[in-house]
Amino acid sequence: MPEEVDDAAEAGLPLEAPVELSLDILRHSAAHLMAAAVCELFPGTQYDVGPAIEDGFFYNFLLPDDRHLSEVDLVAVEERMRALAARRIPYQREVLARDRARSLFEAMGQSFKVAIIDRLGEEVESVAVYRTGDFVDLCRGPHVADSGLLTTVKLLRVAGVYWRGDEANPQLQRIYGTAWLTPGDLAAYLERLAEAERRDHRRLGRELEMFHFEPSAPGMPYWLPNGVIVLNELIDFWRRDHRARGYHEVMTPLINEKALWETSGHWDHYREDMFLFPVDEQTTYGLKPMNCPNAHVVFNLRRHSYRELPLRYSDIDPLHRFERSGTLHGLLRVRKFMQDDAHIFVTEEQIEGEYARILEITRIYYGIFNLEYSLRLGTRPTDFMGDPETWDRAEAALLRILEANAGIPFTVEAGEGAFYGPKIDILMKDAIGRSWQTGTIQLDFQQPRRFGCEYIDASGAARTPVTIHRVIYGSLERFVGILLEHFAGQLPLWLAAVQVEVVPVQDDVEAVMECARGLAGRLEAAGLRAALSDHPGERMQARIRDAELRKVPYVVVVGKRDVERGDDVVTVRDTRRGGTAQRSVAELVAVLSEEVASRRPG
RNA sequence: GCCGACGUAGCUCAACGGUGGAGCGGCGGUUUUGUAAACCGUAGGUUGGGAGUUCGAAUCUCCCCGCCGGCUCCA
Repeated sequence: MPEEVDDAAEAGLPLEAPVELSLDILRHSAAHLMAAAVCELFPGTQYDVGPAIEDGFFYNFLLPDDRHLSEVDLVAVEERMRALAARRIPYQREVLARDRARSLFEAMGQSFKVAIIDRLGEEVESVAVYRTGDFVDLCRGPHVADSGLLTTVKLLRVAGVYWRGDEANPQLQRIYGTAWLTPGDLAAYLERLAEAERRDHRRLGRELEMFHFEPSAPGMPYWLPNGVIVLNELIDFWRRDHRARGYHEVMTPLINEKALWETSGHWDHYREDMFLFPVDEQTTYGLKPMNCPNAHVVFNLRRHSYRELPLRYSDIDPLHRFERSGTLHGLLRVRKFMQDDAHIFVTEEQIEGEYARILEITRIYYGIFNLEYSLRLGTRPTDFMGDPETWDRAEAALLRILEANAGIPFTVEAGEGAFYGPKIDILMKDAIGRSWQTGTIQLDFQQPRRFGCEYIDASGAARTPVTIHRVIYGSLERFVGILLEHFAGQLPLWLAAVQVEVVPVQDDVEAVMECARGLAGRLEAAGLRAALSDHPGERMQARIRDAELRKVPYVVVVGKRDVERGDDVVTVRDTRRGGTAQRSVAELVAVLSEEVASRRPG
């Protein structure tokens, strides 16, 4: 998300009466104190902006001699902050005429502050500054009374950030920190981070042997048998369901000659993100980063009547995008992925109805996993294709649809649309609260025109359809990553690689092993993914622990006693909820099969 | 791509200028056990790759690759 710098908040006025202490105020004051500490440690530092954010705060600095901060510097800064806190320095507010404030900061060599003042609207005549000892900051406030309150503060990390969030600008040094009202709150927050680390899909993917990354293929996952089961279940469900919804699946080439990408507009607008390779002097191929161009090729294979619309082509071909190396992130940001993709050709009048149908699919699919999501309307980017009037019309249509889609929260992000049209994105959060786009429903007036797509309307005239590009899961890779973190690895039964494992108590007793093998076979025959514990010589306890660690949802233990009883009743351990239950095998099959069929999260 | 950290056995980590270790996992054996780790033994590493400094480099320097946290970019 582009960094939002709120100049008004950084400078602006409204003078409030003393306010109740809030975490935001505490954190914002901690940011000031941190800046004061940095300025003391590195005289000549220029400070930019330093807001409170979710769970903490940051401040951006330009250090003298273009010095860069490393994590060891945080120790010194934190120590200096503690010393400043101990001195109980008051936060003093002053309101200055705009010109006076400008010359104050200019005299101090604080050019970022001067720039902020210069960006303020002309109507702003005075601004507020806060003094904390020798440190002066342009700031609306409010703040804590004095620095004595700022004791439960921890600095977390440093980062290089582009000034005003623009890559063309020089980089500043940012320090992130967190601040809480009590030491207990701080400890709880750090524990929350530790829990998130345990839910990290990259760790779970390795532990559960679902996927692997190799240095020779950065960002391109190797899907291992356990991971393929999850992918295939998701795809099978999607495929059946979408057939029933009138979608027609196609498969198209993974590479096409440059000419196709020129027609689609990708050559001009997306080339930097594509894997391109020459095959001889005249010919360059591109590995597809999106399915849309070939979907338009398929549409054009024959003439279409308006009666066929909406015409829905789906496909899950692998896509490759040459993402910049620093942006890769486990399964959540990859270079090779598949999508539950579809391209729907509609008339302009059909747009709203089709969007409603797609949003309904979204509700159902995310509901299956109890996933919470929000929607985002992305509007015309700077690098757009087509004419602004068409864009305005399309954006207005999508806004109407979002407003009619009661209950689901949405935001509007200017400039976040695709180069060929505006879009509605589905947003999800990972274990540590980072936001990721999963599904997207995009409107496209450009590619059908560029590919010369046509249908014959009721009056016999040829007209250009509109294309809706849509994915619900989005990238299957990303979706699996999100699912793993959401369920902390304990996937719903229908997705579990092994759904039920049979553990023998005495593995040297042939009758017991016979019973265990037979049971596993019966469960398999009933359509469940069953496995026989395969640790020769291990004790039952060790086998159970192994199954627990592999997050097998159900474990059935059988031993001499069961064999001797001979009543076909076994003890079933439910590893997700804990506890065991006695069940007949028939009952076990029925209960598990029902849970699989229901796709319940568990 | 940019800023900062990191890269030692399959995994988690130790050794931090003087001959590379542990636990788990693997393998072999002993044990046959009733709901989250039995015991003994054993194999396994050109310390991410390359160059340099040094009598000597996992350790110091540089380059490359990967990876982690941010920034930017985007499913």
